[in-house]
Amino acid sequence: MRIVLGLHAKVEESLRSQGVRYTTNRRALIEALDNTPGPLTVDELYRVTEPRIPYSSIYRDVRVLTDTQVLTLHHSADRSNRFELAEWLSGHHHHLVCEACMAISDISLHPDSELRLSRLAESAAANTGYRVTGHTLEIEGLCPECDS
Amino acid sequence: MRIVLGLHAKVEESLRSQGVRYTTNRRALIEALDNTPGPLTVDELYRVTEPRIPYSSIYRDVRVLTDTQVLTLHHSADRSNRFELAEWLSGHHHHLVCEACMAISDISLHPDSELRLSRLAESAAANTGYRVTGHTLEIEGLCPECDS
DNA sequence: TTATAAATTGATAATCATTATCATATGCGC
DNA sequence: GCGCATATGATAATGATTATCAATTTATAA
Repeated sequence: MRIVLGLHAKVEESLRSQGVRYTTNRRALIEALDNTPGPLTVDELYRVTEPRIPYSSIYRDVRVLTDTQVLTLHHSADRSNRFELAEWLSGHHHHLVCEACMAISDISLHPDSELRLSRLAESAAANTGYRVTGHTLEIEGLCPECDS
Repeated sequence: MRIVLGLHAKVEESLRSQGVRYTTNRRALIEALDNTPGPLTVDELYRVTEPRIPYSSIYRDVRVLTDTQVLTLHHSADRSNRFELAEWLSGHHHHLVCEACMAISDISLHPDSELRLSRLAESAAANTGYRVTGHTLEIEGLCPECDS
């Protein structure tokens, strides 16, 4: 079971070192993202936090937390942006997306697979002049509920 | 060199079979997407087509072409949607994204790599209950111009 | 060849997601 | 305790997209 106190302490220290406060609202947003598998939209963050955080505060806070590299923006299949904990907090992972209900969940690869994926990405870009810094794999399919 | 007439003939037949016309505007949009490596936003489509196609027509046409599976919506790192030819027209491929200038280009893997990626995606999802239908790999890095 | 119906078009209004602004509140450091 | 910087919540503004509508175009049937 995740040591949640460790997570908040890490976030607070990171923010403090960048002159940014770890306020009550921000802590609640981090908590919500930690408690949910998969990235969340601003509207989902609004609906899962109690007491309610105003939209203007959520939009500003996710921007602040993204700029400070606590969160990562995940570009989603709909018009909304989605946010998730940065990988230094939640670990490297990929996404599993249901094509029917659009549910998104995190998925981690076995370390051997992850290594093979990294090498595959490097070799794929070898002739392009790009210096590879990372990769994102999105696996599409039908979740158990939609695969009837 | 791509036999472009073949492309338009394929698109026209596919649309006709779905009761949709292959109009001059739509042909121009397909042409623009075929001539550009990487997916395009509506604004980019507006700027590369001559004569100009009004925004309302572009928005409606990319919607029609996406619904008819001629185009695919690519969720992008900015707020704009991006569109590209569906894989049955342009082949299975992945994307290379520059983290500095946000340029996106198509990239194909060696068939061996593609097979290994498919198997990796299948095995990664093996314990999730998902029925895997596809995958998308996005490789991030710095393009030659930005990697100075 | 003509008429009709359906699809398409372009301009513009409306909507939605996000950002900007502003007055006020809060909290930290001295 | 004070001052200053940061944060806040409400609301206005912006940008991307969708909806609406009158007019046009095109395909089909007679």
